[in-house]
Amino acid sequence: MHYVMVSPTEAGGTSEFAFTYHYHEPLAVGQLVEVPFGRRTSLGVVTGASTKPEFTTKPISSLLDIVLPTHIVALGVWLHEYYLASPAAVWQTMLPAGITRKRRGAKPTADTFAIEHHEVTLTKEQAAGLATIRQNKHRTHLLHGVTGSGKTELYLDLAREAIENSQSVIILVPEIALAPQLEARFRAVFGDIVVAQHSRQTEAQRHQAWVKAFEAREPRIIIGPRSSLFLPLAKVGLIVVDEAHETSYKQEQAPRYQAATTAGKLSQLTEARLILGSATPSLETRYLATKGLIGYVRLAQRPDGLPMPKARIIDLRDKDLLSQSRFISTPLLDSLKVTLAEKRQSLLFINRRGSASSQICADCGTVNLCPNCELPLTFHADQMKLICHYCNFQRSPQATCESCGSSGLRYLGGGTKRIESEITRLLPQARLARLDKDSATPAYIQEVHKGLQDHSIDILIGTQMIAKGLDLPNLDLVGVISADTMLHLPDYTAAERTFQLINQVSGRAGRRQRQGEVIIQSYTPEHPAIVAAATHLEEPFIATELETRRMLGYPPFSHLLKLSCSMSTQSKTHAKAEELAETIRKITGVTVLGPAPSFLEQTEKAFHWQLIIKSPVRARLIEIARSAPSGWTIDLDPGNLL
DNA sequence: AGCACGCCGACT
DNA sequence: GTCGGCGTGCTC
Repeated sequence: MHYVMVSPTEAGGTSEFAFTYHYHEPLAVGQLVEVPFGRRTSLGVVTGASTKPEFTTKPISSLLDIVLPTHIVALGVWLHEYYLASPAAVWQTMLPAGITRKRRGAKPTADTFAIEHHEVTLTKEQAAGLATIRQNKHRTHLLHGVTGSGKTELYLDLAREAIENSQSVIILVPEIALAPQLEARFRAVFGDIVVAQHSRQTEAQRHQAWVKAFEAREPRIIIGPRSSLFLPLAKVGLIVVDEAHETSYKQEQAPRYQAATTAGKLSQLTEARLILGSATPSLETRYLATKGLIGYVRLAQRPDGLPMPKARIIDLRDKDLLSQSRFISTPLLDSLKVTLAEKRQSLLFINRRGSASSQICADCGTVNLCPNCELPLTFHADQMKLICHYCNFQRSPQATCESCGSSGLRYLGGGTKRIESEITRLLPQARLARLDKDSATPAYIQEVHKGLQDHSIDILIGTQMIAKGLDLPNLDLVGVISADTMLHLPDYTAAERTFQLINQVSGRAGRRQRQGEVIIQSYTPEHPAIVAAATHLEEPFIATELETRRMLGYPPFSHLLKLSCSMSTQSKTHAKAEELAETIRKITGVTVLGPAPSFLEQTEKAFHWQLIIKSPVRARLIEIARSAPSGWTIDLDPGNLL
């Protein structure tokens, strides 16, 4: 009799990943099987051989016609150990739903691939970067390239090399918006071996893509979201994580994995080269490069020889500059006028939804809060309503302050809608478009893109979603309405994110023929994050930011664990959190922050509390997470502390 | 994830 | 006395 470890795909516990079963013949790692589990049967993955245990084992019921690549099995085991995810969470993410269903007619397609060697001349800098990567001193490289520096050229070259070695390529992209452009570039060179994935695919499409990857006899180039890492490709030669600093690479549901980190593990398992591409790498990644743990390639110039856009910071505390509008300073307005007169395009970036932020009392400073979430309500002028962006509570704005009775209520800050009406008033001849979460349907995004391309739009007003990926030849001017909004979030990454965001949105200005102009409005114009983004002198900011992290014991100098729980009443939740915090505080070598109500303390019928645990030793955090009572949500390397 | 086990409140 | 609430813990 042969004993094997099998990980049941329906096992929900985090303590055991695989259980011992027996079978009449030896089984390969990755073999899919059916096993009895509890009082039902479950699909299972053979993770390794075992010996006869103390307890009596159950037999494997049957074998399926699928053997997963061993690196996929190893990656599953790793996800369980590194993020403390249950087998159910791991396999639901790694395997397509309905894998047991009969596979219909997905014959191995004989994709012919004739790689077209149409010569792309690389710049000196690009060629040098490529040479560094090809020296293979490191398996992983940080490709630190300013927006428009041509990181894609390097991806294409490295992909060609992998394909010629019959190895597949995985390219991760953070958002659907970026994928089509990249896909087009790759398809032009590699044709049908390029496979695009996206998170909006149906179960059936995902299943089909999975089967295609499994049965592919030729190497593929996969362009897709973080889950593309788990496609069962036979050989992987190159993994690219584009815009590797993007926060969307962290999955918010179990398994709560970070895609760049997971890509690192996959590259180790497959010996694939890993490229982390970014214009604004995270401090963690920069730190690894500085320490020489990963390679570093810098692309500081744009291939077209264009200088970086010229940036100006406008001090909003100077009231003279706000004489024509409360939100648009005179210098910004002047630049908008010039750009418009030259028949060029502008982009106005607002880091907020709605028409205004909070309704604030000018006399006592009281802000209107949501009665459920205790977070500021956002004013929507078109509906004349105050809306909570977290629980969707709505009510009409009041005439007098609830706290002091004053009638001096004001709206603070301007959202996209407010800015839109300001611009309409100030520049009535300009053709406007507004793009934010409230207005963005795929069809509308398409329409706006078209309008920008054929220049039927002069000024685009938008939130985060316009900060990335837009490549517009006629865009000269970028205005950041308020650079501070993100700076005051209660999170240790606030400054870094502000820097990244301003950098990214600035990068939209002046591609192709002209040098762009960026105008950054701020109430704290001397803040290092804002100065660094404006001057392109990032080293001093990075250095001081790293020093702060070192002193406060935040990543990259420690690891973080976020434990959260939700219960029906405020007091119950608080008590439970306090009890666990007390227990953990007794453990040496770790720091406990909190417990505190979550940023979104109450949603629907539950109260959320959380505690943050810091430790330089990640294994210590795993121990703590393992010993947490049931009911607690475990998030290792949380993307934020909100 | 399901699904049992087990220990307290509302009922016959 | 019993029925059932869901908090807790196990599944080889």
